[in-house]
Amino acid sequence: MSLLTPRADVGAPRRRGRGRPRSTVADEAILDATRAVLAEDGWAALTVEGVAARAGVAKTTVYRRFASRADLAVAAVAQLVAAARTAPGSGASEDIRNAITACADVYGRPAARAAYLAVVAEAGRDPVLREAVERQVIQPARQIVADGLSRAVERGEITRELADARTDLLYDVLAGALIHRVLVREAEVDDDFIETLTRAVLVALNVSGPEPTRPDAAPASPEPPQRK
Amino acid sequence: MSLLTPRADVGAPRRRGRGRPRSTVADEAILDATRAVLAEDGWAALTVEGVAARAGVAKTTVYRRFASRADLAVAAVAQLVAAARTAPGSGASEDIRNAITACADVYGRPAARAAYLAVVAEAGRDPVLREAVERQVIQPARQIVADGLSRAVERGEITRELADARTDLLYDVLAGALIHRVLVREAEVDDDFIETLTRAVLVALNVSGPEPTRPDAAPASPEPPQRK
DNA sequence: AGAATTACTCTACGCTCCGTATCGTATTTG
DNA sequence: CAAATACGATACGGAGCGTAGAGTAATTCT
Repeated sequence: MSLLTPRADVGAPRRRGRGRPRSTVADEAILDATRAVLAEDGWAALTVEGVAARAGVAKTTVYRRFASRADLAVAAVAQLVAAARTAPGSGASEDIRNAITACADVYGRPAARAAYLAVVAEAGRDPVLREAVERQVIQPARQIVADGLSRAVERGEITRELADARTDLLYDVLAGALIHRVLVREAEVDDDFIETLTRAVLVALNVSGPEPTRPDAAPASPEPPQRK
Repeated sequence: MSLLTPRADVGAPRRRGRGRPRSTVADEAILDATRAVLAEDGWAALTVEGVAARAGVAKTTVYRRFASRADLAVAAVAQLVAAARTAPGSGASEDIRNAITACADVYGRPAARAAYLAVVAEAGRDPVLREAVERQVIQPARQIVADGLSRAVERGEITRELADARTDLLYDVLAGALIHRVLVREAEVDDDFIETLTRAVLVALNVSGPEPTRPDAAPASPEPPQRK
């Protein structure tokens, strides 16, 4: 529905045209209001009218930017995801720990908690929304994993080949486990969880090589690099 | 919302009272219609009125059974989950593979695809719905993992202690990875994914014991049981 | 400076669906 | 047969959707 309405991404560089420019104040107010509503009353309470009222903005102003409340939520969540950058650690172990805590932090925020799953679910049927989620939420998160693996390659901890072959799986496991724990089961992300998951991932990365032909062809690292 | 309306679970044994009993035909028709709508048009199109019309039933008849469309979807999905039983395999490796394919099959069904995430998201704010999801969807799935680990204990592949300590984590990793791949990323569950995830889990289970004190205290299985 | 262009607020509209209530009818138990 | 309960049908007020129109404000091109 509403496929042909020409909305622009808020974050994207806006073409400087002729007439009155979009109000960046309204941009901020709308997304802030969206996050506030999501955090306070959840996804079910997120309405365009409510957001507009809370942002002190006309309903049409919201519709000029976002095609639906799902679109609205994507943008609000995407800002959170974009803000979640992880500092490179001293090794794969630390990198993974950092990535886990960073993601847990993002998913744990009230606005993200209320919106993430609902938005992803909504994207299942709307190709336009799907594309937005893919580009603004999924890809940035995947990139965090890919960057971590690249650093591991540079340190000689794993081969480039293995890193490329395992990026998607590692992303599924890390993000999936976190989402499942935080958003689906609503359980706590404690130190034990982080530590055990980190070690499991490290072990799996080193041992389960892509080819079962050669049983123990450790590619570049002749000894396990971690042992705190 | 609607906390005090006395609805019964459809699957639950219904108290045989005085008056006219609930029509089991209507029960089936409603859930079938729910799945059909979800599969064809997705979560956004799921309305109580639509389901009632499709099931050939009055709207009040639906509301007598379910408090909301989310409730409706939970019941529809719960039937799918309940139907997903895995046959015990010959070893941990096969058990894990079976569990993965079984879960992937459930999540991959159109009705579940459209409903699972949305329902879980909706449950985040509604305690009643949350309880239903916990009992009818989350716990049954966790039980599959727990059963698999119990069989591994009986076979002497791992210790009971380790199995208990790792049930939740394993559940988060397996279910999370699958949900993330199938529902969030909408990627394919191919043989490579299943095989690599299976091997990674096996390796992690055997090696990353709870205590890093003794580097190689393989509990009961002196050699890796898998090698296809 | 003036014209053109675009965004803003405000109001209003038809629409769909929600969740409840009411009414008369059907089915089962005591 | 009487009580109790479920059923189908219909109607209702309310909320929110998504669009449209009219008037005002801001910015750029000529």
